[in-house]
Amino acid sequence: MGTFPFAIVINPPACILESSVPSHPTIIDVASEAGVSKSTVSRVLRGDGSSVREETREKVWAAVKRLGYEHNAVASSLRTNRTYTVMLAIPDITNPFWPEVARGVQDAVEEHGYAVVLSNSDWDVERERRFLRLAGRNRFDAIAINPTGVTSAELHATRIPTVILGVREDYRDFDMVGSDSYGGTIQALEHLYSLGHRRIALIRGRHRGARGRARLAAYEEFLSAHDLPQDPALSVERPFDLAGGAEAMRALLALDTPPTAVLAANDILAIGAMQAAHQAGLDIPADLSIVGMDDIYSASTTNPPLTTLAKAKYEIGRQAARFLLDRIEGKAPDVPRRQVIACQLIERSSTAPPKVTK
Amino acid sequence: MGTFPFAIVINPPACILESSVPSHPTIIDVASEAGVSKSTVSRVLRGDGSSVREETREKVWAAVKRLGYEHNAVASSLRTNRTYTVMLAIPDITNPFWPEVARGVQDAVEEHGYAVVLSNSDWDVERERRFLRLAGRNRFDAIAINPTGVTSAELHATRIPTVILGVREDYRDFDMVGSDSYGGTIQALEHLYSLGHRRIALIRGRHRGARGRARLAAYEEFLSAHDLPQDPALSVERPFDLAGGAEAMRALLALDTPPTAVLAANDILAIGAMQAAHQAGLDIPADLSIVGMDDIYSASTTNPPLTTLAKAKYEIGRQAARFLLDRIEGKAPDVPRRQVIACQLIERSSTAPPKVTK
DNA sequence: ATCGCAAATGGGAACGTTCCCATTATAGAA
DNA sequence: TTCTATAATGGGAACGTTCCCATTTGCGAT
Repeated sequence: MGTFPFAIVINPPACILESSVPSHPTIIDVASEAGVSKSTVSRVLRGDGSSVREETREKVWAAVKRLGYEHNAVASSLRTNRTYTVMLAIPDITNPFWPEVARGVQDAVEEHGYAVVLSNSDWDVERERRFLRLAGRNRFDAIAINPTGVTSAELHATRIPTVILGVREDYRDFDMVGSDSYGGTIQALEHLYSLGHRRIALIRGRHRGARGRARLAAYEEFLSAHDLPQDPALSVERPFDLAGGAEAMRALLALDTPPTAVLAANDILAIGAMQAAHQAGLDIPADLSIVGMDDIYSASTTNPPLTTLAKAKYEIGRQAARFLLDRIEGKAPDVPRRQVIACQLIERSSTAPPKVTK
Repeated sequence: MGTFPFAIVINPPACILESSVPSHPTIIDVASEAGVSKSTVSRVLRGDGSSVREETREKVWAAVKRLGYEHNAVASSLRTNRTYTVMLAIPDITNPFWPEVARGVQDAVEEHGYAVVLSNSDWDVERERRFLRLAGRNRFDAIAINPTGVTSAELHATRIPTVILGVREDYRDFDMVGSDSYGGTIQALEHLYSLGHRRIALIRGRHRGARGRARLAAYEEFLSAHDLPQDPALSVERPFDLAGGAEAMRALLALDTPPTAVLAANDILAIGAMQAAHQAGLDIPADLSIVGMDDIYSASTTNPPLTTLAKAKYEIGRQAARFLLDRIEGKAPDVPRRQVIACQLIERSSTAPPKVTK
């Protein structure tokens, strides 16, 4: 991104940026202003149920207003050991999947007065580790993470309540919330089957982790449930990007009898596949049906719009936050919880019955 | 998003989540472990240039390792009045424009040991105000914001160094970094002109702020520079979403002499317009050229891929962070700075010479 | 040996809260 | 009126650093 020319324009308006300042008044200033003790001010400010006369309460608030007092969360944290801050660590903020999750986390957590620190590792494990250390140093109250390299042990070592985003067998003793890739895959395949497709390909993304495996398992399960032949050529694996999807599609089209429908492990692959199919002169969905997964924004803007398996991204974020919050408050059971959220098939226009060419 | 059915699966693995804990050792524990004073430990830990014997230094580090000491940033902040935290406040994290900016901010800021707190207001002013208060309470060191409703005065009131994301005349006494919408618009229009288009429409997004205005101004400037007629029907304004773009397009196509080319104020509008044009049976780019703005991910996945005016999103984030960092360190001039980054035209396949129908 | 000076280290106060416990005001019962 | 129980308030310690200043140590010059 360094290719952009810069144009610097310094404009000199007649104004000064910083006025010299009476720095933050403290609770003690408020106390003497209101003619009470700092303890009382603290009580009023925290607004806990402790008894303080209505009259005093008003005096304190008046003093707060008059002085423009602003609570110091740092000092408070030092004493209480609570920062009301949650770390959200994800591998790639640029992937449209995550911002939606982030929004869910933030919305939920905010209702309880927490803030979210966003950490984007860009798939760099070392960076992910740094984030963990950051969370420790800053005494964050909780961590929500989609781990890319950091181990279960490292997460434990932070001693911070943690929830895993995504269903991952290798982090089994943490709370976990993800979507039901297995069930979703079956659902998508059944959709294609019910349209009449019998020769259905699977394009998987290349990555470790259970996700791809869940899909493959579901695929095989589906085939055998319907007494369909297990043709290994119909299951291809490529890197998780547009080019990977396109390449996979070309490989499938080169087959003696190409599939009439394709399920891709995510929308990016699906869109790549669609592009390749178009280039090969195919009409979608007449000649070929394509189903994606995730329902990222782009899925609705392709031509034709992509039929896809939507994941409850926002809901995943919210639920993860809920898990964290009650762990923080000690309201969680001692045993890890796991929530698997069902996917939802969004039928758009990239699927149709196969052409009867016989 | 509440429409998803839930499937709760509690799995009870034989393991305990929390072990009862020797809570965090402090600098004092380290001191006595190493047989030195806490002052010395602090000196070593901070690693400033102050003189401490190499041997002592090693003793301290050894003790740190042995005890598993972890620096307490909260206590440190209380004393130093620095939190090494920056707030990034944006209106809509779901808009693919912002994550890229966020990545830029984070990358730059992280190099200096800062963390970023992400605040997504969802266009809610009240929420935006809450974020400002949060920044104050938590003594964040800086704020990067694309303001949606919060006034310049309110920003000043935080007393926190602030940079405005985007070029906005109504916040002139802050540092500011954005892209050159005016120049970019001209650039895009010239592109269409040079292809041979003479009847070019502008689809603007409905929103206050200078952005739309810069584009309109550029549009009018362009028309008069080329002695093209100012046809008010060719400049339409709609909400900033797919539907808005589609509606705008339909309005344009309903004209007696529709435009041969369209420039949309952002990619979302452009894609909406493209969908409407397709529905009307037009072939893009043969019958109609379309140019978008921003270069969001979807722009590359449409069919045909969208020609668009790329903004240096990542670079905007980085530069904003740089502005902030040197304000924090007091290295910035007393006068607000402003950086306007040029746009770059990405020619894909949604533009072509107009059909010669005469 | 002694002195002087810089380098190395130590001790305490401060940052602004919250928490605990002690003290004082208030009101109801005797 | 006195006593008692409770409500309301106050005072100090603690949280874990950093910063300032004082003290000690080391070492070369005398």
